[in-house]
Amino acid sequence: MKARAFLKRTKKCGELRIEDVGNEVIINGWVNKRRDLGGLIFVDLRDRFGIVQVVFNPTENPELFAQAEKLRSEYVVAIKGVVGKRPGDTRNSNLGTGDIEITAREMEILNTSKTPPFVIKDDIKVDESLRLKYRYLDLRRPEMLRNMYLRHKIVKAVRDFLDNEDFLEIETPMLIRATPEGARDFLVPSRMSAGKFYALPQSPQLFKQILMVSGMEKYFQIARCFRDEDLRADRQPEFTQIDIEMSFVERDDILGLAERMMKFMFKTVLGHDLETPFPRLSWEDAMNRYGIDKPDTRFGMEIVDVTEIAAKTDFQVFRNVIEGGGVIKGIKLPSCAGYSRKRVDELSEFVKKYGAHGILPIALKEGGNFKSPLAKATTDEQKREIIEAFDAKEGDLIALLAGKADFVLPILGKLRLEMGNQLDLIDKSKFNFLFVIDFPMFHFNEEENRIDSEHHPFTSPKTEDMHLIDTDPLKVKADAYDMVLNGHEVASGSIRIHSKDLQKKILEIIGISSEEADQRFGFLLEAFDYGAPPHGGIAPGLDRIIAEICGKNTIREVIAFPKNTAGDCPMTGAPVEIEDEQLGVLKIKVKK
RNA sequence: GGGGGCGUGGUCUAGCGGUUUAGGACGUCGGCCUGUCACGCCGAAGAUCGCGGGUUCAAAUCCCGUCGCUCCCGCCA
Repeated sequence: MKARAFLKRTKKCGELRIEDVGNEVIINGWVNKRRDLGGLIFVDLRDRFGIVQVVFNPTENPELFAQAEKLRSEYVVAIKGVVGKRPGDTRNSNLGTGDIEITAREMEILNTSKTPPFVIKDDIKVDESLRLKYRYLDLRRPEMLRNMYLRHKIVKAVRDFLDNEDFLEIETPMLIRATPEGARDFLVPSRMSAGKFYALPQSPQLFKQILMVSGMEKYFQIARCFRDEDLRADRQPEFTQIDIEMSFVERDDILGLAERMMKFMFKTVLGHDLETPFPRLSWEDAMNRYGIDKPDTRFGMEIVDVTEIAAKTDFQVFRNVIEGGGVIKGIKLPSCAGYSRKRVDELSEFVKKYGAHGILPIALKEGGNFKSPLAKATTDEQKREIIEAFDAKEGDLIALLAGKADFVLPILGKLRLEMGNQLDLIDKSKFNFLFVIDFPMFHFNEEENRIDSEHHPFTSPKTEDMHLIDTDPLKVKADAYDMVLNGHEVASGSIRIHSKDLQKKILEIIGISSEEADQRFGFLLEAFDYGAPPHGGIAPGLDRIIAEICGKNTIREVIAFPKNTAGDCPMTGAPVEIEDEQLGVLKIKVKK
């Protein structure tokens, strides 16, 4: 019997410093790199806390040296040795432990390793699917360790902050009732009630509202949410929300809380001071200025309306559009007047993807030359007015689009983002937060020919718009808001309805009859009968915020085991087909 | 549901009708090397060019299909 299982570490690799010189230590870790000089072997040993250099010298211990020759990358070893100051000028300033090294006295190989399919280090160029298949190796990379570390710190900051603000963390069920509206549900068959299904929550929305009726007053949850929709770089079938709900509050109470939370998070995790309050922008202004409800304000290039000027010109296309109730709007592309015909055509191709006919370019050439298909149809005065409207100067290119405002604006918004990226106008070091407020309550669903909720059916209309609900519902603004960071929607919330009558009326407007409402949301409506307090909440998307803090383009980089864009897990192979026997218990038959 | 891009040793890639016995870098293996840390030097192994079909005297290269990955549109109350 060995006296001990293995040489257990007394120190972590990354924490050793010059102060430890002279001490005998035991370290455990993975072989990051072996450098065999023939008569001397260096091994970089890596654990979660960093890397330290170990030296094997044959004159001191030939047997141990022979053992070190067998080491390979990713072997797991325990090394006992003496910490020493590195000799002469062999200090390595790239390493936190670069002042010292460990002279090995004893070694135990705890496990061997196959050669990994990719090198365990930062800045590797490897196909992502391979990284996901071998995620356990990928996570060993310092960069991924750091992402997981920051994720932990962020979640801890959230818990500390909300605890300090008197919030209660409460878990809500994962197996819940399916809701046909909104995103598609992931379904879970019930064995005990064969033929019936649970759904996984798209969000804990109704439960957190019920918790307000329950008198919890301040609730939060680090909540996993599930949506069975097609994926994107920043969309996973399961993701995490910081789900928050409060009673006896108005919109600004919640925005203020969200602001303080982000400020605390950025300060504790990054040491970064966020400027508060975050700018508030109405949905209407956001659309008019940026063509999108989640503007990236790290660069300008705002949308300019020249409808009035265009109406005065002899340009027939413009006049027709304006007479038909349309608008002429555009953006200024700084220093792009030199674009070739081909480059300008590419801009048109870009907007054609979204259904526009193409852009109308105005290039401001040297000497005040107004180069555009518009030139002949406009007076010098009109040209001057257009240039003034865009605050343009020689060398700029203006891209105009004509059509209905709600058609033109989103396309210009996309063009703005595309060109902001192409022209490298975005300062990547910035964290630009803002709130978009006063969203429309409803929008008209052309396909289904009915009115839909813009946010969700439990959102309260703004009090000043209550009177429009019966007469002109599409004009009603909701007490809903989004928090936007660098052009990403990172939180969404609203003040909720807490009156049964109003709730039923809103459901009716979106086509859910009183009977249907009772059947599907009866528990909520009934709860409203028992003293529901005014309440509201917000749900920041944890993954996106972390990705932004870590400077990553995809949330996959900050999730330990993400799915690929097909919704598969490359490591485990999920989802898989299920044996008939297992399906039989559930009384389920799969159609072939 | 639709569109774009990519698929070449373990990894990243070059080649894009014949000069290819498919080139390079990293990694791997072996040899030499006592101060390396992107160690160095010498040598070696390692690829049905995703898969199937077609065009052609000739296909990694062109065409069609298919699979995989990825990005976008729709979708995501």
